Amino acid sequence: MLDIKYIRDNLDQVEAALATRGSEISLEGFRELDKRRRSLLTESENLKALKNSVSEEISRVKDKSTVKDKIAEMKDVSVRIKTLDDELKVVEEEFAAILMTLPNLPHPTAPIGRSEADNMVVRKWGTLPEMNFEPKSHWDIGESLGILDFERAAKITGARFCLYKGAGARLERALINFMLELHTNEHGYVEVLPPFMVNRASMTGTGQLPKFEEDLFRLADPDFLLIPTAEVPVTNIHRDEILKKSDLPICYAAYTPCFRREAGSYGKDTRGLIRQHQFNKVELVRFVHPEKSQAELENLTGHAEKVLQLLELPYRVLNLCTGDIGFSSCKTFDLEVWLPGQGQYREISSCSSFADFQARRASIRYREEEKSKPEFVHTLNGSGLAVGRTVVAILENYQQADGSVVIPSVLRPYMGGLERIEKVPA
RNA sequence: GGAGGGGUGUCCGAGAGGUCGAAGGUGACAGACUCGAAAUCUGUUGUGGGGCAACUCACCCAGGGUUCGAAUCCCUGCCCCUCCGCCA
Repeated sequence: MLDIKYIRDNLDQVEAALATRGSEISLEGFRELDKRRRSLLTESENLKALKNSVSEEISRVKDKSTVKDKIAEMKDVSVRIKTLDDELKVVEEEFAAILMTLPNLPHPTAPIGRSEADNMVVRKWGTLPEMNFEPKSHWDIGESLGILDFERAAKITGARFCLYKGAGARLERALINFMLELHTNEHGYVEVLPPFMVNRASMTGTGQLPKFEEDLFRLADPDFLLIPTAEVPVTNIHRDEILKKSDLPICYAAYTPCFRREAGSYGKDTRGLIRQHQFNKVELVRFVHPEKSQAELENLTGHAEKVLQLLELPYRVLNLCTGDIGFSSCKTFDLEVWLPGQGQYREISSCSSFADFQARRASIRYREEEKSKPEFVHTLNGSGLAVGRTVVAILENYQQADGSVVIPSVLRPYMGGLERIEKVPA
């Protein structure tokens, strides 16, 4: 959520900044409702002040029969207040509806552009593997090794699910453990294991609601939603809290499965693990002092990169352009890993700074001084990494001519020393 | 799922239709005393909205209702605790 006062005072600049995201957003409705809201508020509050003072007078009188006319008058005032408040409620709901659907303002260092074609390559790491054979896709590798079974997953549930088996299941688990150990031991994160379903307030706090409900899986009875990313439960850990300045930065690493409807992506990445309704992810979340958020974004991105470096997977870092950054984000670095089977780089991590956008929605604050007014923290998060896509990258980059896949050396301790996945005779 | 008991300020805890934004204690901060500290004493100490300001409005889990007036009464929901059942 954006700062109401800031929008009010900088209407044109805000409109211009939002326009760089690609869709024209008029703030005329905002301006109108804001005016209306404030005038109703003043009117109602003046009547309330009157009611309060007269009611106090009444309370001091012993013989109520002498103030009959005042009581009657206040009864009338109460009715008028109620009418005004009802009207105000409608206006505020409309106002909030606008406010909650305005995306964050892009950071000045986010390149201006319309689509992913305008994203800026910041750096590249690693060398692309040289193969003297035609690299296979991970689904072919996984199926022929008997470690990924998409057909049976479709039987069990439906499209965009996968059944991992044997060394495949173990590889997934090894990666989760490896990533969590790295971030907790080397990068200073506290491990958390949050609920995988959340309420609407949490989804609203991080920005998934009200705008993106169609991307979420919803439970029928309690009105809970399956998390599309650990960002939601983990950022909401501190919703409606005032944090101690000395506790910042607060850093959490969380493994969770993620559930996404993938509405609107029909026909995209229909094969393989790239786009699934359920996938595992290790997520990094940081609550930081507002002045530090830019530097913290570099830190966070570095932590995600470290995973790829240790796995020796070649990747590049993109500074996403204004047209491509997410709704709540003001700046995002995407990590894209090289996939020989596809002959292209694909997103494996997205590291974002939200500035105070989520903190304002979720009311997450700190005090600069012991006695000073609470101020909003800045929140950041990034995948460290998407586990399923990491499996994809390992299968495709470490594939051998004979169809086997070598396990990256840092993972072997997590795989019981296994060095290579080979076909198990059926 | 059944039966009870609760949700008040940093925390504990009073309150029970009017003078309550809320007693008392505790914690924190400032000052006095002290060479310094402890103890003691004094003062300050919630959040959000509107207003240039004086000031004002709202908030005692949340949302409705009754009333001139509600933390206090009524309804609904959420959460916590105890017992029974069920269950990993």
